[in-house]
Amino acid sequence: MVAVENHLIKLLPRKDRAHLLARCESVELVLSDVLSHPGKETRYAYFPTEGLISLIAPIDGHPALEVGMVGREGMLGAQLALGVATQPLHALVQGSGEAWRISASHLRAELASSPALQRILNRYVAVMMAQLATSAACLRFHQIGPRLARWLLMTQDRAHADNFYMTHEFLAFMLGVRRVGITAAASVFQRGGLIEYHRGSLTVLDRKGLEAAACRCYATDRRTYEKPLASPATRRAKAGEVTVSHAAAEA
Amino acid sequence: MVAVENHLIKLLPRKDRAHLLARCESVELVLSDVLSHPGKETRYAYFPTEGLISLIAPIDGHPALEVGMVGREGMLGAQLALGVATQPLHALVQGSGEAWRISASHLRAELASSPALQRILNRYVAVMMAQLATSAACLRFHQIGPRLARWLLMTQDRAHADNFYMTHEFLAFMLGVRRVGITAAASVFQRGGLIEYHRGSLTVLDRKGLEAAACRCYATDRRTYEKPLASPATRRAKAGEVTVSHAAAEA
DNA sequence: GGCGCTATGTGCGCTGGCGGACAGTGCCGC
DNA sequence: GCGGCACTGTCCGCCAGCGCACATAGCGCC
Repeated sequence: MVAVENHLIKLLPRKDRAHLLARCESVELVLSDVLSHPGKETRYAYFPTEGLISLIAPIDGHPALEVGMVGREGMLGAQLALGVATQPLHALVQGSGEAWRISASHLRAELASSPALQRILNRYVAVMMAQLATSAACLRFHQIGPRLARWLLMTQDRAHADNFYMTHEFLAFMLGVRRVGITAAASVFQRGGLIEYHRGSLTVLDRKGLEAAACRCYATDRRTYEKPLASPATRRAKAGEVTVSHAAAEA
Repeated sequence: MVAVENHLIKLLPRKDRAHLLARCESVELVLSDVLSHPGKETRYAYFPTEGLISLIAPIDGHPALEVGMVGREGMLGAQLALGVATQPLHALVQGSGEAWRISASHLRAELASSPALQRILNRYVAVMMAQLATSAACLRFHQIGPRLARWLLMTQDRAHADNFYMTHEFLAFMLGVRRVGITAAASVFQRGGLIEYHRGSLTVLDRKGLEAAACRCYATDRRTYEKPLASPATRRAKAGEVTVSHAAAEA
């Protein structure tokens, strides 16, 4: 299944890419596997090609809270590019699928020999930071409905499917709210024909509608990803609109 | 005032440090100056030796929200080490003082010639990420009182003074709550003898008491900073307790 | 084909924080 | 020494989300 690719790897020059992939092994991300624990050493980095990984912050006195997502547009273990071996967060497989896995030591070797890889992963780290900052503010201020819509859209983007398995209980855990809060928000969306769900199976029916219901953080996130991680060709094409995110930030 | 140093710079080997400082100029951080805007190009990096800078996330529909702090233990503009020139956040001077300033191009040159600098700034970026994740969860779950206590402690750590200028209005802005919320929480602390304030002048009287009142995020943050940014000597001394943060994260 | 588990829906009282408004008070400038 | 402004304190109604508890309904398994 070479057609299904990881976006970071795709950005690499052909030679570096081949070299990196030769050190990777293909693994299956199994739903609800935990790939890292905060404080533990990072043994592998993962480049999902299909799966979906949630980054979850530990917090005392509460179950937990999702602060980031990793799909085929990113990777798990980017701190290795910073020379840091300790993982700060839980990484939970939330959508099953294939991923490229590489050991920390191999990745370090690749980084040393490929400036392009170094540059791309560094950029990705910067994107993650921007994302975390956005999430922090979103978590603080936005209500359950808009946050749920945003979350569904982000998941759909990464899962590349309209349908996924996920209970209200799980969604509540991810968003840091009560299950009942999700039930309420989700049933509004269902009544409005935006989504449809039934015993753990959730289908997005009206993406546009969801986008309208989501907080702007969704659009902000998209922009954050698109700019610095666009392929060189795409970047050139978009040279005219580099100030977009700035203009939005003024608001 | 060479005695007052920036911790990141202090970690550099003597030679690299001299080289870097030769490219820096000493500037005064002026209260309520804005050193960066989201989306704008980063022209300078700052290494505070005394001042205090707040990192503020823009968010639609709300004034803003502080998601990080930079004092002498860190720097503003660390994304330059990632090869990213765009600043994602507002940087607001919140405590006046001296800082070393270096232009983006000079910093890039230094990074290219000093692996030690590269390594230290990379570590710092990783610390900031952990910090952002902690903040996100803290913002979501913790109440005003504990968050205020944490904030005061963090400020005191960075300002290296027991007394600072700051109104309830400003605190409310930083914590993303109403002024009245701050007034309520602060007056509890004042009645308890933890702090004392009067028309913008705030004094910490009982650090231990504040630490007890703060959420654990404060302790978590301290640990996050101490480990990867300790000097080599300190790191060796603490080799026995490398799993501390992990144990705490299990809770 | 009935039992039990899991997923979803609903009701209730509570509370932390919100929005807005206003009162007291010290400090500074004229 | 008086007026105005900035900082702090207090009050009120309101609401989103919380914690808890219970009702209903598929689905799978024996």
